[in-house]
Amino acid sequence: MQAASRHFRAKGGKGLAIGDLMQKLDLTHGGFYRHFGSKEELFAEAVAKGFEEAAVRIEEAIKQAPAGSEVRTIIERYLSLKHCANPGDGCPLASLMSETARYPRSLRTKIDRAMHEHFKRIIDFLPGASEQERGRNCLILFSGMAGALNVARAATETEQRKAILEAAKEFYVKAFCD
Amino acid sequence: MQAASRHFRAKGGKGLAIGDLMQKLDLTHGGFYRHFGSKEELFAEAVAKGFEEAAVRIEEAIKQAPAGSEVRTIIERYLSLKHCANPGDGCPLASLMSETARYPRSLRTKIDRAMHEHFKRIIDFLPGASEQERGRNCLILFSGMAGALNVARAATETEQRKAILEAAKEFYVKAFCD
DNA sequence: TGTACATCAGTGAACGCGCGTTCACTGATGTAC
DNA sequence: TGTACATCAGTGAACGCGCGTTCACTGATGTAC
Repeated sequence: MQAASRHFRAKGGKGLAIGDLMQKLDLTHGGFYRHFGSKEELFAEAVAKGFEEAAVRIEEAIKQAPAGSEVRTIIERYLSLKHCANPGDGCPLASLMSETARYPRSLRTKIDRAMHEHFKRIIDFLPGASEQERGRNCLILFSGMAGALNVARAATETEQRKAILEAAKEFYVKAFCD
Repeated sequence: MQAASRHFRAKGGKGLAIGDLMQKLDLTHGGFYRHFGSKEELFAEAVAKGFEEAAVRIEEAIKQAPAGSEVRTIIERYLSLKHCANPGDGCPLASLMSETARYPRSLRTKIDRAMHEHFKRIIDFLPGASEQERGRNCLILFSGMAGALNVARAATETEQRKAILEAAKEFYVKAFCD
C-alpha cells in the first residue's frame, strides 16, 4: 500500500487515521491488520517508500539535466513552487523533519537507514574530494533546503513563499555549484 | 503560563495534553479554560513566547561575543550539542518546522508574525548590503541551521549527531562570516 | 468433473483509551456598607 | 471593626469524539481427492 506513504507525508505521522486511509482505498479499517502489525509498522515502511520515490525522481531529473549542472537541477526542483505546494508527493525529510526527533528509537533507526540509502544514490553528483566530504555536503544541502522549504510552506502569502524559495535557490546554487 | 511553551517545543503541538500540562503545574485540567479559550489559543501564545525567549537568549549571546564575531557565536550556539539535546528550551522554528505547514491559516499567521518579530531583533548582525538582503540571509541561515539541527536530533548515534553539527557549523560559518 | 475442505483477505461491530471541552460547584479574596 | 455579597481561580465529574486495535464472522479462491 504505497498510497499510505503520500498521506503520511501530507499529514504527518499522527495526522493520518487508519480508518481514513482504508476508506480511501475503498476498504474497511478492520482489514488493515491482515497486512501490518501496527500503525507504526506501516509508517516505517511508508517513510522508506517515500525516500525511495524521492530518490527515483531525483535520478530521473539528473538524467534529463545537461551534464555538469546536475546539482543545480536538483536544487531547482527541490525548491520549486511545485514541491512546496505538494508535500505529499515530496521529500519525506522535509515533511517529517521536526517530528522524527520525537519518535521512538526503533522507528528512528529505520528512518535513518532509509534516508542514508536515499543519499547514497545521489552522493556522487555532489562536490567534495572524498566520499566522506560528499556525504557531509549532501546532508548539509538537503537539511538546509528542507528547512527553507518548510519555512516557505509555513508562510501565508504566496509572494513570501516565492521570495524564500528564490533566495534559497540562489544561495544553495552558489554554495554547491561552481 | 510560560511553562507551556517549553512543553510544546519538546513534544509538538499535538504531543502535549492539557491534562498533563496542568498536572505539571499542580492544577486540575478544568481550570485551564479560565485562562485560555482553547488549546490552539494557548499554542499560539506559547510559540510566540518561545520565539521571544530565543531572541532574548541570542541577544545575550551577542553581548558576550567579541566584536565582529557575533554571527559566528550565534551559529555555534545554535548548532551546539546542548541546543540539540534540549528542544524544549530551544528554537521553536526547529522543533515545530514541519508541522507548522499543516496548521490552519489563522494559526500560521500568528506564528509567522512571531517569527518575523524574532528575526527583526537579529537582522542587523547579519551580512548584507540592504535590509532586504540581511532579511533574506537571516531566513536562509536559520532555516538551514534548523534543518541541520533536526537531522542531528533524528540521528540515533551520538557520533553521527556530532558529525552533522560540526559539518553544519563549518559550512554556515564559512558562508556567513568573513 | 465434482465435492469437501482449508486458507485468507476483507467486514463491521465493539472495546478501550486519551483527550479537548463543559459545567455545576467550592472556597478564598476583596469590596460595599 | 464587622457582616453580606460579588468575583473568580480552581475542582472534579462527565460528555463526546476520534482512533488504534481486536475479533467472530463471511465469502471467494484454490487445493486434495
